[in-house]
Amino acid sequence: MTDTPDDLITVLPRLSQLSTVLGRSRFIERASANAGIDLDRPTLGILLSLHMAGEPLRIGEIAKRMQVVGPHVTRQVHELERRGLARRIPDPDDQRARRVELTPAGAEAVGRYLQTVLGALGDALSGWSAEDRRTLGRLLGRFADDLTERLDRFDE
Amino acid sequence: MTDTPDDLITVLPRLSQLSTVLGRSRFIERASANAGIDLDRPTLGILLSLHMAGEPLRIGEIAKRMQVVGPHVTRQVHELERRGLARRIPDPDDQRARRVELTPAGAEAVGRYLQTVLGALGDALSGWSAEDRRTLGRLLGRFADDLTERLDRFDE
DNA sequence: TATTGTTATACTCTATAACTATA
DNA sequence: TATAGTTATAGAGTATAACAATA
Repeated sequence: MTDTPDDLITVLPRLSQLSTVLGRSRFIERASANAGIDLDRPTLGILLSLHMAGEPLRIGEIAKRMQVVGPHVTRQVHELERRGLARRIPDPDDQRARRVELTPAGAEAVGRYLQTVLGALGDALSGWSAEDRRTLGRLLGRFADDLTERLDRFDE
Repeated sequence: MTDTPDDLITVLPRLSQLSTVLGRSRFIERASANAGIDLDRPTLGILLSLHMAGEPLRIGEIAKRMQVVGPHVTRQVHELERRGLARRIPDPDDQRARRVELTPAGAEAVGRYLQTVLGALGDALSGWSAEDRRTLGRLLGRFADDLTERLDRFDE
């Protein structure tokens, strides 16, 4: 543990503010409705994971990427299957496992959803200079990594 | 809605990563145990609100600052009273209202807790230059404000 | 014997609704 | 009639435990 300069204590309320606004606003659900689907945050998270991966993922892999636990993913995937947005296919390499892939409808929906989310994010940053945007991206990425690593060690 | 430059899509996973690590890690609870208390996140949030305010706050004011709803605060304050960390006092200006204040034990506990949290945050940023730290603080604050405002408007 | 996924259950956090007391 | 707070209840999100099938 090092010394605690004054600038740190100003970051703390900001982090809590960000965490609140991201975790509790109805923005995600609203954007989902805009995309013509009507899903909650966790199922959208799975859709995004599959979209960003660009290939079918195993249940355990999705859970790892979302930093949640297996059974949680199982239930959400059932919901996505019920809606025709994803499907489970056999894993050719391992008969125990299944791979989850987007259906065409799911791929289309996640595209529309992303457009809305990125649009709102772009609006939030519309008053920013290009340089400040780049700097934010760089520092935010580094910060997220450093904080994740530090808190993981804290958790042992 | 404006265009969506490429740098935005790199920010998105970072935000989700930050949100996850802040919201789900056991760090808060661990830091609380370090401080000799053993509280969950919402009650610690109330303790922090009272500490930062530096004066007794009404239930409704705490709820507004934490961006939660009244009944939630009521229950957490009961828990804090039960543990002797806070107490409710009459509001001299309004017989309907109560003000919540830290007890000496509560003030001491929140001090120890803050020390642990800021220590970990300082460790996470220990490899950073002073300038990058200042810049992070500045951009993070602006970002939190802009995003909060944009999402509030999105929610109507 | 270890691992993948599933089913069933429980816990944490927050919200909504109905109510009491005071303004 | 409106406001501050409380009580009771419900919901979303995630975790743990016990189990099945395959490696």
